[in-house]
Amino acid sequence: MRKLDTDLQNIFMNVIKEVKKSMLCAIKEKELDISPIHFMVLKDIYNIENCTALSLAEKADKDKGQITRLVKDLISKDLVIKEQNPNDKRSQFLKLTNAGLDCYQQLSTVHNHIFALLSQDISDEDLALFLTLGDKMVNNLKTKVVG
Amino acid sequence: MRKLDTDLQNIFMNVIKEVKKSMLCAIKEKELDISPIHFMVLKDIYNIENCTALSLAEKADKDKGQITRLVKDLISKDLVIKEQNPNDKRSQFLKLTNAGLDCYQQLSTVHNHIFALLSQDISDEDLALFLTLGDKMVNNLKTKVVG
DNA sequence: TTAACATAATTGACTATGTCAACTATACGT
DNA sequence: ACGTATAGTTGACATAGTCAATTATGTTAA
Repeated sequence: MRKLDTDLQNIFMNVIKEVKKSMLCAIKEKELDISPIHFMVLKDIYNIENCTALSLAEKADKDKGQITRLVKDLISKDLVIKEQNPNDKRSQFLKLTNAGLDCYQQLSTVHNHIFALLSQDISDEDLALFLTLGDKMVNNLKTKVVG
Repeated sequence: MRKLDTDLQNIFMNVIKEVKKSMLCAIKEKELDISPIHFMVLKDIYNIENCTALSLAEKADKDKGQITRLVKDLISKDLVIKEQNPNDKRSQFLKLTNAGLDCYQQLSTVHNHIFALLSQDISDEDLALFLTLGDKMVNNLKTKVVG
């Protein structure tokens, strides 16, 4: 008899840990001077249209201050630039530079490989069910009554 | 069409984040002066027979130094005590004190509730498949050829 | 139109977690 | 007895997340 809380938590934690480890390894191999979370930020900037610090914070569910600092790092490495938002002087649009795009794409390839590896020998059907159940779990937790 | 790497990663990260948040909240409510990872250590000490720092590090897949410090915290809060290992002067057995056991049990209840909540409305069959697939994913990553 | 409130971003101070390498003491194999 | 392995500790640091206060700008409504 498996112990639900322990077994599930182990699965989630182990996957995250292995993915992070693999990404770190790829980053080092490619001599890209960033951390895994910087990659996630690059990815969100790439995917979000007219991305601002705020949309980044919402998408990644992170603290605004943390985003400010992560973006600052990326700007100092010339991977990201800020452009004035013409409609609101308080905010700026974040864009990838060419170097940032290149960095993102290199790591995105690796990231995709990791998840292809992770899901090898799992049928499309099972994988779809897994995603559905996973979404349900996230939802169950997020809509809980108490903290 | 869903994007495998993004969607899966979001599920794993969101579950971990929500669980951690809920545990932190419970810890504060109960005025237990520890962090979520201390709870995990208490749990492992509770479950591992003749638990030592090393078995803790292996079970939790953590750095030995980190274990030393976490255990030191728990000892300073009188939740854990060390006992000489009669067979090896280099190592000590770790045991929960009564306060440690009480703390562990309180939080274990909460932890179980969180995972019961997470899995509500999911059939035993689906849950079993989820665990099987999850184990497979972890295994796929851990047995990969390159780092 | 301006006072009150809301929002975007930044900053400081902090906690929590993870990593690496050097070191001490003890154990083990030959 | 010697060299090597192991258990645990420590220092220094890297990475990630949290909270509160602040600045600048925007919005609303009396």
